[in-house]
Parts: sequence; C-alpha cells; structure tokens
Amino acid sequence: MSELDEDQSTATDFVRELVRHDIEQGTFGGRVKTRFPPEPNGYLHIGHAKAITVDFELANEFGGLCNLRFDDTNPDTEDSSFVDGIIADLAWLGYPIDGEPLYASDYFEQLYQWAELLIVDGKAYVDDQDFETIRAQRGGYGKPGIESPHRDAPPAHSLELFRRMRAGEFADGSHVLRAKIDMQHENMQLRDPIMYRIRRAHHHRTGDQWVIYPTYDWAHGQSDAIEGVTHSLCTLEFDSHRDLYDWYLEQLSLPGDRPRQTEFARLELTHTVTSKRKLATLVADGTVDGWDDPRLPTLRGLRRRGYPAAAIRQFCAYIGISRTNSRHQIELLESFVRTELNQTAQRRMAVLNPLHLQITDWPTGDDGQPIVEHLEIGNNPENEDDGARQVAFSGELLIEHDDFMAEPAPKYFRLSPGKEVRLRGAFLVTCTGFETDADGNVIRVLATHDPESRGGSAPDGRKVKSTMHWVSAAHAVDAHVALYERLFTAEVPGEATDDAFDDLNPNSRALLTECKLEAALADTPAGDVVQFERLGYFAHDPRQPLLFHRTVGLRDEWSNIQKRTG
RNA sequence: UCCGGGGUCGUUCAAUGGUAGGACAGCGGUUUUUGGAGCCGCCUAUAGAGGUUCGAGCCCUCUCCCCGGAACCA
Repeated sequence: MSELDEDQSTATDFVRELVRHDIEQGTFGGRVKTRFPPEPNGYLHIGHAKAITVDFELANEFGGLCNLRFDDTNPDTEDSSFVDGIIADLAWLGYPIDGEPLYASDYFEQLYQWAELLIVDGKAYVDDQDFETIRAQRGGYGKPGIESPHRDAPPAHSLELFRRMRAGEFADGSHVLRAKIDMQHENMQLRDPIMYRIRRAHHHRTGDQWVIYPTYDWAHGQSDAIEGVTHSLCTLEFDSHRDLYDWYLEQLSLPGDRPRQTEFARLELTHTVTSKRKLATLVADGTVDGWDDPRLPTLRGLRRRGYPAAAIRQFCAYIGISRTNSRHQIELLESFVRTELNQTAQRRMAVLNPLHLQITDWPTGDDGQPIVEHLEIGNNPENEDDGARQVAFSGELLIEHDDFMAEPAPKYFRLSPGKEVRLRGAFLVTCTGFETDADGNVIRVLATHDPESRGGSAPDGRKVKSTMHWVSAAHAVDAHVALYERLFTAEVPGEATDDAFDDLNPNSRALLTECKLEAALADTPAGDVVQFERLGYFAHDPRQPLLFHRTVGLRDEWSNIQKRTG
C-alpha cells in the first residue's frame, strides 16, 4: 500500500478527532471503549457494515475494545437464530468476537433496580392511561403537552404499582413506567418518555421471567455505563435522544465518567434496500429465497454474490464518517470489490454464445481421432502465486459467436477470413473459411494453427491484434449464470415497494466453461469468485453445482459486454 | 408550525482564516495474452444575500433548501 493510500484510509473524521481529543484531555482516563449494539431481529446488511467498522476500528486504533451487545429489549421481534447469524456475519466481515457476546437482557434486573431508585426519587411514575391518551397528551411540534394525572402521585404509590407490574398483576399495555421530566420540553423525547411497558411475550433469552421490558432509551445508556463504554456511536436519527440518554445517566449519578453518545450519518447506497423491515418482508413472503439470497444487500447475500469481506471493509474505511445525510453510489462499493477481485479471483474461460471453430490442420492420433493436448494457462496474470492449470485443447473448439465476423466491420480485430488471432494460452490461428446453414447463419469457422506458437506467441515475434477465449468442444462443461434483472431496485428507500421485485425470477443463461472447472469448483465455499475472461466476475453458488452469480456491474449486466464485442 | 442536524464537482469525502484537492462516475486517448485490468488526459463545485478581514468554503447576520424528531420500535 502506498503512502498516498495510507493517507486516504486514515483520513481524519470528526469522530476520530473527538476520540483523539478525549484521550489528550484525559477524559475517561484516556480509555476508549465502543460497542456495536444490533437488535437480533434480522441479519446484518451493508448498512451495518459501516457501523461495525466505525465501532471496531475506532476501538482498535486507540487500543480499546468494542463490545458486541445485543439490544434485545423487545421480545416481540427478536430471536436467537438472529443472534447466531449476526455473530457469524461479524466474523466473516473480519470482526470475530472473543468469547460470549453481551446482552442488554443480562441487565434487566439492574435496570429494574435503577428504575425503582428513580421512582423513589420522584423522577418516575406509573401511568395507567391508554397509549392513545398518552400520545395525545404529548402534544406536538410547537404545541404544549399535557401532564398525566398520575404524574404527581406519591412515589410510594408508583413504587407499589411498578412492583405489581413486574409481578404480572396487570394486563399487557395497561400500565407503563414513565420518566418525570418536562411535558413542555421542546424536545419531544423528554416529554415524560416511557421506561417500561408490560408485554407478555417469550423472550429469546429470559423466557417468561419478565412481563415488563425496558424501552431502548432506558436500556441503552445504562447498558453502556455498565459495560464501561466511553464512546457510544449511533446514527443521526438518535440525535434527539441524546438529551434523554444524558438525563437518565445524570439521575443515576453512577461513579466514573458517563458514556457519551455521538451520532453520525448512516450508510445508504443507491439501488439498494437496507430497511430491515423490508428485507424481512421479502424473505418472509418468499420473494427471495432467504436472508442470503444474492440479490439482497445483507452481508450473507453479498458474500454469496462474491463480495470479498476485505472490499467491504476498505469501502467503509474509505467513505469515512460525517454528519451529512448522503447516499453513496453502488459503483463506488463495486470499485473496491473489483480492485480486490483483480488480485484474488482466478481467471477461467467460458463461452456464452458458442460457435464451432475447427482447427483443420490439427493432428490426429493412431485411433484416427484428433489428439488432445493439455496446455498450461496461468490462473491470474496479476498474481504468479496463483499458479497455473491444465486446459484441454483439441481440433474442435467453441468460441464466442461474436468473436467472428464473415465480413469484418472497421476496427474489428477478431476472427474473420484471412485474419490471424491468438487463442488465449494456446495457439495463433488463421481463419481459412466458414460454413453456413440454409439461412446463411455462420455455424462453423475453419482455421489453421501455427504449431510453433504453442502458448500463444510465435517464435518470429509477430503480433496479432486480438486474443480470444475458447473451450474444447469435447471437454466443455455446461454451467449457467443466474440473471437477476433487478437485483438493486430502489433508487430511494421509500420507493422500495414490493412491486419493484416483480421480475425477480432468477432466470439463468447457459454457459460453457472450460474443462476441469467443474472439478475445481465443486467444493468451493460460498463466495469463491472466478473471472471468466471478458465476461466478468462470477461467484460460484455453493448450493447449485454449476450456477454462478454475477458479482459486480449488474446494472449493465450485458450491455458492457455488447459494447466491447460490438 | 416548534426543536435539532445538515448544505463543497454528477456522487461522495477532504481543505490551522491563506493555491478549493481526492476517489467514484462520465468523456477522450493509449496500451494489453481477452479488461469491466493498466497508464495518460479532460470535465465540473463552496445554496443565496449582506457583513467582519489584507484575505472567507471556514467567523457574524438574514434568507432558501434538505434530513430527523410527537412508537408501550430500535
């Protein structure tokens, strides 16, 4: 990595500056601790990747730690299957957790005790109004709020009710615990927010032990404090919650420095749906075939699509952190994927629209059949260490249909009568003629080869204008590529309606790959990517033996190829 | 309507009050044992109006635009 690259990847951003400043000032005793707090109600997607790299890399950079804490305060939507999935995806991304993850639910008892403290202090009260009433009383933007009739009930009364709430004496939704702050506050979050609600649902970890559950606001800052988090980083929509975050911590006056919340802009991408709710809907209604469907921007979907984790990390590091609402172009992410894949993906040959190419002067063996030669071809021109493979070559080949023109257009340098081209890694061949069917369509091209040019270069050093890919007709293996016309649908999240996915049938298109590809890829794990010469990057699908997913450039799925071949 | 946060090339991220820079995209060229690879070049920006200053993207005032906030979601 050059110095320039280093400078770019360590571009200063306001959060990093903040932490650096805190360390210099000795805030938190020079300590740094962050946390990544997913709710286990879905799988991680590309949007989370930014938060993950911010939280983990910042801690790394300043010698601190980042906790993985599941924010499991809402039993309605959460499930332990998501816990395992998130841990696995995190590890894949490059952030394996050390030991067991943490859970907000582990702090339920402590949170409860603290809530009693607030009640005793006259800073919280139990309200038994229905939730429409509570909402109406909150007022509105620029409009005053109305205080609950229970607001000034004696602490002892609220305390008794709160204990009965916990004991399960009241129906779901009948009572809540509210913080007593200011019903006229200009920040709506501080108009006596809800701290606890009654909800009889099975919690994925605490089971039926609790019938009351803390809300996000009551749980989050306190969990941070329990864990000794110093910098609690979250996205911009929590900006107005920061006052409440601070308020709770102030009331509890816990020892040590209080954690501090800092907000930054979430990652949004063009042509990508990152609403967890919408993703869950697509999975639930069968529009896609699971959270790892390669059409989804989930981490496991991208993985199956061939995105290297390193590319995602580099992308996140590059875009940095700001407070500007923005939407990055998917092309930028793809450029990081390409750069990574250029160095790591093995090259193979495959033909989409086969046309027979007969080498008329190819020798035959004793049995009268054309002999078969095995040519050694490098796996990656950019990386010698990737070695080489043996590819069968014989007298009957398949080439790309548009790699031949009976009457060449201007600047067309590939095969046409009389022209010599290179068959990649094989021989220089010269077109001597072609055959057509009754309709005049070219069905077979004839050529002679230069036996001296084995490997692709002639001893006399003569050059050819073009190099083409090929497969041996007798050795070609049938494969197919999945065609997802509209993988990335919505330009704007709000427009990501279900309609947008109408045409999502994974049609596939036949592909003839060079021999041995089948064997080479039969046991590859998800995410193994090859670059088919001229066709692009394809990830081998682990579930379907010879199915490939296009990795990048989906928007112009085939048009770029057309451009290059036309 | 009230509160808060934002506004720099097409997109995004930069720029101690001192030459507005990079990447992606686009366009053009050039190369190459296939490029969607490489290399070279081009293109385009400080929302507006005042003010302070020798000097303003940066500081002040006003205006405009965008985003978030009134879940017993996170």
